[in-house]
Amino acid sequence: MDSKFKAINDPTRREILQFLVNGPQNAGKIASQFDMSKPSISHHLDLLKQANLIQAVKKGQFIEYKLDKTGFETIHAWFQSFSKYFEFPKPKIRIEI
Amino acid sequence: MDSKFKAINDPTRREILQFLVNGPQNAGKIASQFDMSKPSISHHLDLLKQANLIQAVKKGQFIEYKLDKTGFETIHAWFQSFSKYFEFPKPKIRIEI
DNA sequence: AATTAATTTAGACATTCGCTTAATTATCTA
DNA sequence: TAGATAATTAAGCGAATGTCTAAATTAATT
Repeated sequence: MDSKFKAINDPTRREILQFLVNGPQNAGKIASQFDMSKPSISHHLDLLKQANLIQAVKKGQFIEYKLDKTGFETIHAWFQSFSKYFEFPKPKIRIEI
Repeated sequence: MDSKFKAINDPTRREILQFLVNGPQNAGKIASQFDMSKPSISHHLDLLKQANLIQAVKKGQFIEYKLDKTGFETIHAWFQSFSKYFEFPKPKIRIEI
């Protein structure tokens, strides 16, 4: 639990997550998006992985990272525990007539 | 934005938020829930306030704190930006027949 | 087998964080 | 107005965090 909140606390890690919304990418491609050394990005990826916010799949000499639903769901559930107090805006739905 | 993720990163601050789900409380009552000095709690309350996750209302010599929807909505919106990638479990609804 | 490429691990350093005690400000009450 | 209560601000300290460079690991290429 702690690891997930810790993971999303850092702006670089949040950017990594949003970058991965467009689909899986290998570590090098991710690192190239940031003005930061590869080892630093590698460390960020490790923390995100520990938090189950991303998954790593080895593909030859590359390592592909993608978003992992399980970590997101845990945080989402925490959030829902506040819905007793106030409703969050719900996505609009449309019913065909 | 940073301030909100920072605020919910700490376990004590998350406990404070959940304590306030039961309704507004003054700083002393909040502090008495924790095995920690009052100045520390005061500092935590300050960070939560900066993040717009709680509001402070002065009532005489007491200061009452309550949850603030605006901060929660901001984080919730960030979360929704990942719904392109995967759906989060939705609350069940019941339609009367 | 040696070389190159992708990535992580290790070690070091400055900054931030969370905690404590002591001092300060504001309010209530006798 | 003096004294007590509620809460914050200030100062200081050890632990955790984020970054870097250099070294190590792993896999593909020649």
